[in-house]
Amino acid sequence: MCQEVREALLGWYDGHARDLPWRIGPAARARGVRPEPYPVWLSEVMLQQTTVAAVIPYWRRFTETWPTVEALAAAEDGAVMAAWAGLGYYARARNLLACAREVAMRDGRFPETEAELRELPGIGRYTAAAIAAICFDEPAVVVDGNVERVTSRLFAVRTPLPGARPLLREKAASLTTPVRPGDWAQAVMDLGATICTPRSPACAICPVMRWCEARKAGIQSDLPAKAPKKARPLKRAVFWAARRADGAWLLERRPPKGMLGGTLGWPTTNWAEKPEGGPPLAAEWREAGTVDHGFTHYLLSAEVRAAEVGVDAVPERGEWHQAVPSELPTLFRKAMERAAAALD
DNA sequence: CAGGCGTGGGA
DNA sequence: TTCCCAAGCCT
Repeated sequence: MCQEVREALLGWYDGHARDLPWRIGPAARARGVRPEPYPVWLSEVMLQQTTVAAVIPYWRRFTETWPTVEALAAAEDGAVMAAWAGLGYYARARNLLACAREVAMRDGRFPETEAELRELPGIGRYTAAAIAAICFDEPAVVVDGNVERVTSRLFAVRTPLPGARPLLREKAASLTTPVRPGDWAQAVMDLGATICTPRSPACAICPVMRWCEARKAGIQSDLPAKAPKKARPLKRAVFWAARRADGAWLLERRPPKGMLGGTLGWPTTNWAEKPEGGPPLAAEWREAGTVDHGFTHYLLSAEVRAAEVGVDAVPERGEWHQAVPSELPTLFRKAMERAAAALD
């Protein structure tokens, strides 16, 4: 059965592969051409927990601004954080830069094996396997959320995630061979993204429907089963948005680790049930409304206070920026809109 | 190793 | 509205 599934899915991929900017065309692939690791690595890191539609404009901007890994390695931290702003999971941006700098020290050459790729910052089990398979034809076992969903259905694995992970990895390994490993990995992911979707999968047009155990049992929409999730607590904060008479805003670089680490944001209290902390400078603070924002593990309700201050104002913390909203994470960008509205 | 870590879009 | 989710990694 595995052999038939492989042939059916690779055949489907030959005619239905998504045309993504970091991919090379089928004709070049057939001639043995493989994509460069830099654009593939960049796309894989951006795609971690992030949709293709959200990634594409960022990927284009990054590759235009920094066409090579060595160009990226030479970039200023702040420029990379600004370019990443809005994409989320900012530790990825910090690791991206750290990884680029390690690769630059190897003359800009990425390692060519899964095991060596795995050593680089921000490259975990999935990403190492994906790059090794796509760029270097290594028959690595590539397991991401798509693969878990497809294999749980194909083999009707009813055990809930995350407990089912080891078994699903075994199933995925049983399907992996040295035949076109990069195409295979991308074929399964394309199937998961376009047909074998989380809700209401399009089984009628699925190239491997006849081998799908979940479909036979009529339980495809219930798989993969997942352990129940916990409720998200509510935290509060106060943001201080000070605008100087020359138009500069008082912003603060956040600590490198933790929530929104390394990004530019407003001076803020701590984020807690009962926040504590004072403003970064004495001013006539005005209420500018609240911003509610949902994070993965909690909800934040931030009270925005805005003030207009003179050009000689000296803050206790933060720095004045002629900031553009695009340099801010979404949460802070929303707060900036509130503050600007309150001051105008 | 369970939990921390963003965001925007769809049902 | 609310919930769930989308090519995970790190500690």
